[in-house]
Amino acid sequence: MATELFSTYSYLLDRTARKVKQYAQRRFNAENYDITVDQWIIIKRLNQNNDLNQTQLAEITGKDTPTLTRIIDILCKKGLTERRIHATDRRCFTVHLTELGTQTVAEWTPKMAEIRMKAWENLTEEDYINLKRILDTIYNNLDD
Amino acid sequence: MATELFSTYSYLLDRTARKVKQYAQRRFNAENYDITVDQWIIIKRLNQNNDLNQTQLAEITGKDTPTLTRIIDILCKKGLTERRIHATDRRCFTVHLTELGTQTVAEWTPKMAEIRMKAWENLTEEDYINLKRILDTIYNNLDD
DNA sequence: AGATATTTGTTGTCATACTAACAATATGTA
DNA sequence: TACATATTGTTAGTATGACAACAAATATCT
Repeated sequence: MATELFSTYSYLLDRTARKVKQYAQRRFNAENYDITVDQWIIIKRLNQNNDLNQTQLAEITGKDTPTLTRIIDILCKKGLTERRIHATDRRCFTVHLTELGTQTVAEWTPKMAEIRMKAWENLTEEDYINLKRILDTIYNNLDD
Repeated sequence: MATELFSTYSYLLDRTARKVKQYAQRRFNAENYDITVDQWIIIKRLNQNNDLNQTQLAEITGKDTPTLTRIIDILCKKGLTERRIHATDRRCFTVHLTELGTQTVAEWTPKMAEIRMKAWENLTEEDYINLKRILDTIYNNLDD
């Protein structure tokens, strides 16, 4: 396969990932909702798994632990999450949604689903399956 | 199409884009080559179009202008590029590779091609065509 | 039990993404 | 010509990503 034919995939990946994030961010901003997309990803995940420590939460959301520490700091300041001391391991915190955090996830989940649907216009389920397969393959090719 | 089926594409996009960048960065680091992937993108493009102003260069590489200003600042400090005053428009600079910049692009172009090939293992030309179509569709769906 | 290694979370540093605001310059128009 | 508007590049502020180094706590191993 010719090198130049696919020499641009990394550019396409990068700009598309940024566009998706940017679009969702603008929806948040448009409703004066003071949260970032990456913060959203965390609270959305906490709504499903409300008893993870920071390392687990970082792993499952694809963040590294310093990044997660800072996002959790911000979310706690905003009153959306809280750190709780782990029962048996004093190194850990488990992270939990507050009442406000739970409300926020409930309010924004349908809006985010709508945003995702918009991105997917003119594409099929087969496209999704192919996209997932291709991206997973690239990821695994480069994984240590 | 079920919402939950493709609710993860933005996560896949994001983590794959980061993995690709990270992999290339580690190759640079492993050879003690003091440059970032984003800086590479700029000098690679300058090697093809050596007479663009910053706005054009930002557009063509998918950067915004503040980001480009800083990357060019760094590249100039490293002696890889230089700003030249525009002949007729005193607001502009045109950006040019130095001799060192040209050498660097020549040296690293085959290595970067090899890195890209590695990412593409187990994938076909048809996969590339589909990936490009899907990513372009998403991009356009969300474009202003 | 005690030395050593690992895990967990934090902090610091640099680079990039995005937004807003700004100065200098160019352009369009009355 | 004079004024309003647009363009170009820069600076500042905030958030995130990647990496390195660190302290505290825990696990492992002899």
